This record gives sequence, structure tokens and C-alpha cells, in this order.
Amino acid sequence: MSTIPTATISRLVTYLRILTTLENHGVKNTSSEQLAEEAQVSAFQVRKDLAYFGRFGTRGAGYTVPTLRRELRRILGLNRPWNVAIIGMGRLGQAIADYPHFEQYDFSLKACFDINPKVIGQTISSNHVYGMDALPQIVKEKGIDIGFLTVPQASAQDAADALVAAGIKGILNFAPVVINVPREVHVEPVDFLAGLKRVSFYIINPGLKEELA
Amino acid sequence: MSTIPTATISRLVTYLRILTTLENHGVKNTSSEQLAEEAQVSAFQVRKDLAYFGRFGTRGAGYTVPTLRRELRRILGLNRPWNVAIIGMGRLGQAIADYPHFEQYDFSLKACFDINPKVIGQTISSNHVYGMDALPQIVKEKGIDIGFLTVPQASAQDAADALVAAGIKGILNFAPVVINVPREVHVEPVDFLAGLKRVSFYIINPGLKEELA
DNA sequence: ATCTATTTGTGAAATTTGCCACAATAAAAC
DNA sequence: GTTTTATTGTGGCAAATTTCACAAATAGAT
Repeated sequence: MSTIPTATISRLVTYLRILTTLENHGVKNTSSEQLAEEAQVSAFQVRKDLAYFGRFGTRGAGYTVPTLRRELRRILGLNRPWNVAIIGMGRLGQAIADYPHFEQYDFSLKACFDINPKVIGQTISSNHVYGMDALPQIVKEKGIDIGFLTVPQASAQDAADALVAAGIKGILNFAPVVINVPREVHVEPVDFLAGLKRVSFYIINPGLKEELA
Repeated sequence: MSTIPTATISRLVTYLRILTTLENHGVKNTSSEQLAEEAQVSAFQVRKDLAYFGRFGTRGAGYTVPTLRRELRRILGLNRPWNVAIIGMGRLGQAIADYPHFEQYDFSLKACFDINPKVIGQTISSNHVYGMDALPQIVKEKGIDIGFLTVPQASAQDAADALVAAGIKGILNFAPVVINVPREVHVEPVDFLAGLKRVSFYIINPGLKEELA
């Protein structure tokens, strides 16, 4: 269990989603083959990814959907509630605050923050907007674990510093910039402009996607 | 130049953003060292990434900011206009239609589509909303290259099939599901829920991030 | 014109990641 | 109870990716 590829973690998230869909459709059993097809990876890959964490199947019979789903939720830390806050209540921050599916995933939006005096004190989607100076206290009081960084590029590093100082453990970074944080804080970039530029590259370089089906 | 790692393409996008910021600040010259620091990778990595595409620096002196920026824009295909469409005018699709920075990046929003008869025919952020049956014709007429897939998970595969049939070349997939498309169409996932779940994993497994500074 | 200080570009080594074959084992069939 | 069939779990191998060391080359100083 020395070192687990980050790609494995991404795939586990995909497997979990597939299992949830299967369970919602009343499917009881599955196989590495089926998971592989849905996730568009090889069945070897599925089994290897799972093997990093233990043995979850029965040889000859495959996997039990609810069991494997429960195990994956445990592995990913999704069997507990997470408290999140949004930093930056511009267009994007507001859209995320409106997002209706948080609770279903055991993520609970606990607070919103902004730097603009005109926005501070307002209520957005039934959430009070605090100033950045309130961050340390609110993070502590409400037990906030994860921050959504939705500020403009130019303010992203400052806001990240404030989150770190307030004791946050993870950041979902929507700003199109690489932010610098201590090693114990995990940052996941969510950058659709970067994705768009990668699409551009692969359209003009069609040959660079691996050959053969 | 046989095969280029996908991670290299992601990093090129990052280098380009850094160069743009430097140029906006009037900086004329830079080095692999400086780019590496900003992108949080090694200087070796920067030079190796660039070497896949040619030689852009001067030994002993580093890189000229505007030159390298222009080259990266060319490599990524960003020196030409791209026409995009949004498929699915729910909350997310509307938020993206409102996004003000497209033109600045030479991406031009040309059309919006939805399946809901109540939405079809409306105008959202000065864009007419078409029905999905109009997709093939509008894609052809307006020369749309890239589709933003912002439909619910359950409709994502059908919408992707329609985009492919209409002759689109790339898809930015915001739906939390792996979609299946022919090899010549490139898909980039943009899935913040998946990112959020990865954050969850890394918070409960702090040891799994590489040791030492 | 020569020397020195830099910094790039790149082949090779080291590491990481993915792929595959097959042994292990459980369920089902007979 | 034995055989057959199916499918997992895993050790070893191959491929891809990153790291590194250093030669090549340029600008600037003397």
C-alpha cells in the first residue's frame, strides 16, 4: 500500500458513480468486466485499482453492488459529512451556492465569503455572506473542512492563504491559476478554460490520440 | 515526436497562462526556472515539455516572453477562432452562457440548445435557444467546433451522440459520467463533484501525498 | 578576441504506471 | 461429491513518464 496513483483515485470515483447508478436501477451484482466497460478502462485496471485497498469480490461470482459501493464510499471518505464554504460570491460562487445536489452527497454548504462590502451581509440562496475577516472564526465554529475557491485569478493566492491560515484541509480551486499551499492541504483544480484549451489542441492534432480500437 | 503525454498538454496550458500574466505585467524575459516555480513543477519538466515541440529558448539567456507565448498559442491551436455551442440550458448552461470572458480567449459562443419546449425559442444572454432537432443544421451553418455538454447525467450519452452525429469535433463534458464517443472526437471532463470526492479522499489519507519538500 | 557565467536542449537512467497471464477459488451443474 | 465454468486477485513484465546529468550554445565581461 506504499503509493497509490492519483489516476486510481479518479477511477475509484468513477466506479462509485457507476455502482450508485446500478444500485438505483436495482442491479444486485456486477463484475470487473462491466465496471470496466462503463468506465472505459480495462478490467485489469479495475481489479488492480481495487486491489490497492483490499479484496471486495468473490472469485467466480464478481462483486455485490451494495457491498462494493459501501466499501468505495468508505475508502473515499464519503461515509461521513463534509462541511464546505464558498469563497468569492461572483457569478460562479452564486451558481454553486444554488446547486441543489450537495446534501445528497453528504456535502453541506455552511458559509459563504466575499471581499466586496456591497455583497457582505447579503443572503444568497439562504446563506449569509461573511467578510473575509470572519473566516478563521466561522471555519472553527462551523467545522468547515473544504473551501471552494471561486474568486478572480488575481485574488486566488491571497484567498488560498487565508483559507490555509483558517485551518481548512482541502480546496477546490476554480480559479485558472496554480495556487501554492502547504503540503498538508490538498488542492483539486476545476478549470474549464484549461479543459477547453486542451480540446483545442487535440482537435488540431487528431493523430496524437492512441491508434487502433 | 511520436507520443506526447497528456500531462504535458495540461502543463503547456499552465505555462501559457503564466506567460500571459508576465506579458501583461510587461516582463520581457523568463527562464525554465521561473516558469517551473509558477507552475509548481521542475525546471527539467518545463524544458522537456517544450522540447516535444521544438526549440524556443536561447541558451544562457532563457526565453523571450512574447515569442514563447505566441509559440504556445500556436501549438495549442489558440491562434484561431473556435466556435462553441452549449447543450443544456439549465442552471449550469445559463451560467456559462453568461460567462463574460469567452471572446478574450478567441472562443465564440454561437448557439444554445435544449430539449425542454418551454426553454426552446427563448433568448438567454442574447443567444437564441434552439431545439435539439436543429443541431445538425446549426452546427453546419455556424461552423461549430466544440460543444459544452451541460445536460443532466441521464441525458448525457444521448446528447453526446447527437453532437457527434452533427459533426462536432470536441466536447467539454460537465456531466458526471463517462461518455462514449468515436476516437476522432476528443472529450475533456469538467467534473467538480469528482474533484470534491478526490479532496475527501486526500483529506482522510494525508500520508498519500509524496513525502519531503 | 577570449574567457566566464548562464541556461537551454537532450540522451540515458530511474521511477511510476499500466498491462497481462495465470493461479486461486468460489459457485453451479451434474 | 466431483467436475466444470466463471471471475477475482496478484506477481512479473512492458511501456510510459519523469528525473537527472551534462554537453552545447549564447550573452556579457574583460
